[in-house]
Amino acid sequence: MIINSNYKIMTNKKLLNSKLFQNFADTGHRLTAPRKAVLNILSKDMNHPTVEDIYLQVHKGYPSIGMMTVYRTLDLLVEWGIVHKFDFSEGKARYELIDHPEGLGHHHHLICQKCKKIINYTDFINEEIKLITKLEKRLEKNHKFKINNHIIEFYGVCDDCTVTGNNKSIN
Amino acid sequence: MIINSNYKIMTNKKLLNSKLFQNFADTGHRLTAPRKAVLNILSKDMNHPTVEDIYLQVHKGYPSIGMMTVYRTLDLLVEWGIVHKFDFSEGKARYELIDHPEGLGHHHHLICQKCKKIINYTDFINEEIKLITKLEKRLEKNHKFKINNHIIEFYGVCDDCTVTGNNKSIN
DNA sequence: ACCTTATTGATAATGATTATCAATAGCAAT
DNA sequence: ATTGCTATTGATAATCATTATCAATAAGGT
Repeated sequence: MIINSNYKIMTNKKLLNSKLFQNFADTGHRLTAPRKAVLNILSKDMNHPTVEDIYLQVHKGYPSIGMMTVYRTLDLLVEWGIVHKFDFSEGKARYELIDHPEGLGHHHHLICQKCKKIINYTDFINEEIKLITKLEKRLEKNHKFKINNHIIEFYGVCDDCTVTGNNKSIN
Repeated sequence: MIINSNYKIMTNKKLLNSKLFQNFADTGHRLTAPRKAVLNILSKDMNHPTVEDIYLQVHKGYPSIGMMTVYRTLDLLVEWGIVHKFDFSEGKARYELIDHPEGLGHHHHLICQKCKKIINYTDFINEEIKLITKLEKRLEKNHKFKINNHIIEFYGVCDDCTVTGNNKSIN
């Protein structure tokens, strides 16, 4: 077992000091190096990384980390409502910080059914938020359901696939 | 190999005669018994069945069907835009007719993050459709993206899990 | 009834995720 | 700082949904 003594977490101050992250410690959970490292990567990679993507990036600075720890850390972050787990029918999950401290902000996705490309969009986001907020209140009341998060996704065919007549998954 | 000679598809006329289904034959594809059977089950089961759910139901009337055929048929139906493939992070996919001929009609989902229960809702659907239609037009233009379908999902905690303080997946 | 070729289904292979369990390391108390 | 308790980690094996393969079968036009 090799521990890289040069290992240094490039802390993202904003994130690590955030209210959300501070709640980490409050419930008997421990602020371990692997957890900081995973959260740190998530705060930088807005490309809906998979578990493997995250593992590989964390591994650069922290070679002893195991895949299992990444899985478990992500599960925790999802459970705590810090991270959303997406499933775009690729056979593996993707992850994204819900309230990104300095990134895209609130956004949704267009998903190409042919090449599986995922396009972030923020068009029209204000009108949308107005409606969704109203809808959330109503749903919470009608269904006695505490809403934490929502997603809106449009499925279709992107320009590339229309132009090239792409008929297969680009993978 | 046993063929049940009493096998009889309980055809859902409305569905099998629908425009969508008629397009089946137009592209060189064949209208086989397994395909009719799968579509027939989908037209009855609005409970977001998994591949196994569908397989088991089809199997009752058509014992020689293989799981593979169900997978392949569903892929086709998804490709043709008749069926939507959902992934609620359970490790397996769920399927649903997009334009149900006699059922719920257009609806969306509340997903309990604790017990994984899926609640269909139609509240507020008119206001929603108005916004979504406007949004779709704009997105199609801005991103040169042909939209076929959309989903809106709210994640949170259902009443049962709030009341009982359920802390585990009910499974 | 025949022929062409799409479709089927049994089986094996893949690959993401989960289970297991001894070793390790936070962190609270001393 | 050191100790002790226990949450966490990570190597390995196990699980399970989905995909690949390929010979056998059947749809639909002729």
